[in-house]
Amino acid sequence: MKDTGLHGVDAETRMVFRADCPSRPILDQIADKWSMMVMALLERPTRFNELKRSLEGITQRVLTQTLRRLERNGMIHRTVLPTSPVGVEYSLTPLGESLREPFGHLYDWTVEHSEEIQSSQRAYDARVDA
Amino acid sequence: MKDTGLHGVDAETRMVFRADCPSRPILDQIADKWSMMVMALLERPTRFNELKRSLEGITQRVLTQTLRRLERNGMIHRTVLPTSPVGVEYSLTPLGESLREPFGHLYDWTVEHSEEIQSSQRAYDARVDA
DNA sequence: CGGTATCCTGGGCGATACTG
DNA sequence: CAGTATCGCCCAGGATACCG
Repeated sequence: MKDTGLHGVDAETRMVFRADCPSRPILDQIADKWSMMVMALLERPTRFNELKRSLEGITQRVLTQTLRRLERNGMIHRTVLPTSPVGVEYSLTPLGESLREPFGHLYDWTVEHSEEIQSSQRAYDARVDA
Repeated sequence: MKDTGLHGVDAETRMVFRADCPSRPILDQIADKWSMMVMALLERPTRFNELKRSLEGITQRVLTQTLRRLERNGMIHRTVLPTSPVGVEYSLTPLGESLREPFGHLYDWTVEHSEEIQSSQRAYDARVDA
């Protein structure tokens, strides 16, 4: 079923991203930048406000939503610390840990190719503006 | 700078996703489900309407936007075929080709773990509804 | 065939205030 | 500290029509 590492193509019919493809709903849930960044930061257990400080530009509301979704999908675990005032610590589950590898490859790719992409954007914009 | 395959953490200060982190704008551009699916389908050069048929649920408008963005970022190339009526073929650039590998790992991961995720969702929902 | 152009609506998100 | 609650805006995206 794999051939080049992506979805397969069988002999006659192309494998397509039909509504019932199992990857569809999952990509819906995890393929967004904040989720990826949160997962990246959770190398170690981390408190809510530390995450917020690390994710410049995110609002409390969106961070909460992102964390809840990741928790629902089994990627992270939420631990309430018996401190006063209450503290909450987020950590990766084994499932979430296993996702860090593919995410890591993608992150590394973005860093490696950021110059090339920016230069492509400039070239495209120059073409369009003209 | 790499340690576990994601962004590094140095001795004292945590590396964070500040606004000037080069990965931020790139994740904004490519970390969305339609972009990932289009890249997956472009194993071979493909016509606009064939892409549209393969991406059940996408609208023409959104597919066009997705393709333009990928083109601007240097991932795909747009070729107008000298046919009548006009045909347009989309194909991967070398840069886009290089992105298929990390995307492929992620796609494979979603397929491998779809059951586990769904079961986690059910457990979470049961917990919340109660 | 492969797109624009235009209109319109829902809900995603920011801002703010409040709480255990 | 780590959230919920509420309001209001804006614009991403659907629907439809038209075009080279």
